[in-house]
Amino acid sequence: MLNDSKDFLYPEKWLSKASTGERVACELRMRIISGLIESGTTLSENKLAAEYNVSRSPIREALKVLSNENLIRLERMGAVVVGLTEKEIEEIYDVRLLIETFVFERLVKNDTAHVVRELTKIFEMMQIAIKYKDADEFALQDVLFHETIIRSIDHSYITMIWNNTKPVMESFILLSMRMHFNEKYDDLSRIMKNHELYIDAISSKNREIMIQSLHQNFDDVQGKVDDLWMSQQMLSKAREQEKE
Amino acid sequence: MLNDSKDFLYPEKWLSKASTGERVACELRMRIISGLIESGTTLSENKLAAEYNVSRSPIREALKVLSNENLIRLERMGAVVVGLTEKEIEEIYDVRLLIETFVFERLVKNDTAHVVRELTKIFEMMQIAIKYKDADEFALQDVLFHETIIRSIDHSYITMIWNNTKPVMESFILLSMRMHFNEKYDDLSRIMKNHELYIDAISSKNREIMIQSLHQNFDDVQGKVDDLWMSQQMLSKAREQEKE
DNA sequence: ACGAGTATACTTGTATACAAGTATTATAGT
DNA sequence: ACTATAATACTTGTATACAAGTATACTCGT
Repeated sequence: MLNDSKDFLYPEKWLSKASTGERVACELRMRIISGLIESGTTLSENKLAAEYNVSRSPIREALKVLSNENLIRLERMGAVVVGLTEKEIEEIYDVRLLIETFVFERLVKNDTAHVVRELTKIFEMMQIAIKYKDADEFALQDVLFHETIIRSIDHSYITMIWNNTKPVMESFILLSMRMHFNEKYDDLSRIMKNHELYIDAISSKNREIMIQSLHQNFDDVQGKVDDLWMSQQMLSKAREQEKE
Repeated sequence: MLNDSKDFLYPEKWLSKASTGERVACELRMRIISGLIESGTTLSENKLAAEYNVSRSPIREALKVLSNENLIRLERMGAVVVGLTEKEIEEIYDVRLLIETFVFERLVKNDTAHVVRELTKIFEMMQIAIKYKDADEFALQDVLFHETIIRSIDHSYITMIWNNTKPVMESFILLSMRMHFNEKYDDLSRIMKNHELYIDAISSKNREIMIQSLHQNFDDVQGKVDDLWMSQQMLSKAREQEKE
């Protein structure tokens, strides 16, 4: 069983009806992005299967998924971990900027009332998540917020891009939220302000505001990148000390 | 063996070192895009495995791939074929427009001499392909042309998007080239002119020309869409008559 | 001591087996 | 004739088995 080991990074309640393969993918993704599995490591299907007490079938499935997300590179012998460097995180946000800009241009051609209503709901959920200091829930709603915007235009290939970037983004946001959800309140309020701005832009169909919010979101990320970077550094130092 | 049946749509020489799963994916993709497998059809792993004389493992792999490409929808029971409607083809070109615009902005910040050289080589290959009326080779080089542009900026997530859209685009171009490679010479010369324009834009770093070439490329596609559409209609009519 | 070649222990890709669940069909009862 | 229920045939997800190929390590010869 996959649940033998206790310390999983990915919230189990989000995996209610996920297959073993998806579970493994989610967990491995978190371990790679958090730096718990270092870049350059070679993963073997057999070893992973033994580690997670499952057969190779779901492991293979998971590795295919992670390879699609650019987190590992499937080679002739073994899957080598690529991981997320600062560059890659910037790049994934490039993509989000790109598609959200595109989506906005589509969105303003139609009635946005329905989307705005949905986004407002999610916004309020995020407020509750802050109130109860639930970092995971906050991250989930944050991602859902952007997903809602993107899916609203019903564009199959934009959706495809989102589907491929979402898991990495989700894990990344999840980790950085957990890291300092309780400390940096000013960060959170900035994020909330920014989401308000998104809603404003879509509701008023104001291109200027949209650009502003997209840009600010990017700045927010910069901070998160630094945090993750630091945490990875800390982890690897801790490992080194362990070895001594 | 996969090669028992003789009439494959996908060029076998492009599959030299592909696994069985990839082969099946390529073939199924062609059959779906060409309309040979109609939208709405439900595919079963067992039936496909029997049809292609392989086990379920590579079939599963292929279905996962096609599902990532939005060509099928994996449901609880069976994989239902989504196929390519006119809308989807437009959407995939939306994405190409989006990422090629992005790539161009990155590209002009650096030295483009190397890319231009590569593109020119491919351009000449395309000319040879026309000379010898090799539609498949032409399609291959056409796709490679755009791939070369996109990969030149070394952006992992833009590359990821390309990797996910490429197969569908390749199949689509392949089919439309085969359809009227020998008839519509004016079409081909227009395509070649357009590719020249691409090279000009990148070499001169001229945004105006780039926009022009991207736009024209889009117009070219419009024709192809109509052709594919007609061919699918013809196919389905032929099938109906067969039934009578 | 060192290099060539072989044996071994790994790797992936594919095939098969099994289990749990779902749709369909047939049958029995009214 | 029609409905409800049960049997059956088919579905996927996971586990296991096997084959072909590759890297490592070891042994043997010089």
